[in-house]
Amino acid sequence: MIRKELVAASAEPLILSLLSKGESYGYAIIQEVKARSGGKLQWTDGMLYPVLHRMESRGLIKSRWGESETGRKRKYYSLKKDGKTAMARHQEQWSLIHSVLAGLQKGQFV
Amino acid sequence: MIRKELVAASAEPLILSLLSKGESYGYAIIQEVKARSGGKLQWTDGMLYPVLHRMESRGLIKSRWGESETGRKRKYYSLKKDGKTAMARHQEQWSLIHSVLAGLQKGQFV
DNA sequence: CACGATACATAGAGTCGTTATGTATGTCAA
DNA sequence: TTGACATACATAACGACTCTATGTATCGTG
Repeated sequence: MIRKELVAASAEPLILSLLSKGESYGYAIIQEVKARSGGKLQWTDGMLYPVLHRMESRGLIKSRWGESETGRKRKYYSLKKDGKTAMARHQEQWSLIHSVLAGLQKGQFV
Repeated sequence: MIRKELVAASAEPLILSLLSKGESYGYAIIQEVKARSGGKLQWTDGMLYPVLHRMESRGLIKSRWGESETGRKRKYYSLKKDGKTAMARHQEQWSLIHSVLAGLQKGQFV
């Protein structure tokens, strides 16, 4: 089980990166994150949907209602311009923390 | 300014890694994190002290009151056994998220 | 002697994941 | 046909956590 704080910190960067490869919808995002993490990241829908709603209200992503081949309704999300900017910022910040942590483990400064 | 969620997720791993190099105290931890991040990570004491208290109550670290050369009181923290275990777990989880993110970003340019 | 740096502590407000619950449809086997 | 399971979205209550503000106290320096 991944720590709650780490889930919170990684959710938005992961969603943005996923959507940068093309539009997707909630359920599929959960499946893809699980697959890409070897089953270790198991997001719940109760966690994901509020995140998507917040990101949409902040203008990072936009949504449209669509249908699957079988006629089931889906809400497809895609990146907006601000979302791409946010994604770049996230990557910078992750790199920073990661290098500080790596430096500590090796006894080096950034 | 680093995102709040990322601060929350990185605080405990950073503190554990710092203390694994030797005991330290609140104020010095803030300074060292700032130095090691090139000034980009600026923790506040209002954020750090509760984190230290929680980590101590969970048995990850222990504290002792000491004095500086000038006689000022300091609360020195050091790693306990559980803290070393927790540090290893944090490193695993960070590596996982980092590799998933890296995989997504790499695929984005293919 | 005033000011900034050092040093620790806590309360209130706001945010976020977790867990639980609700609604609804499609697939497949007994 | 019926039951179980996967698909698909949504929200509320709860607890945990950071941020901001505030308080206390000491030390060095001009």
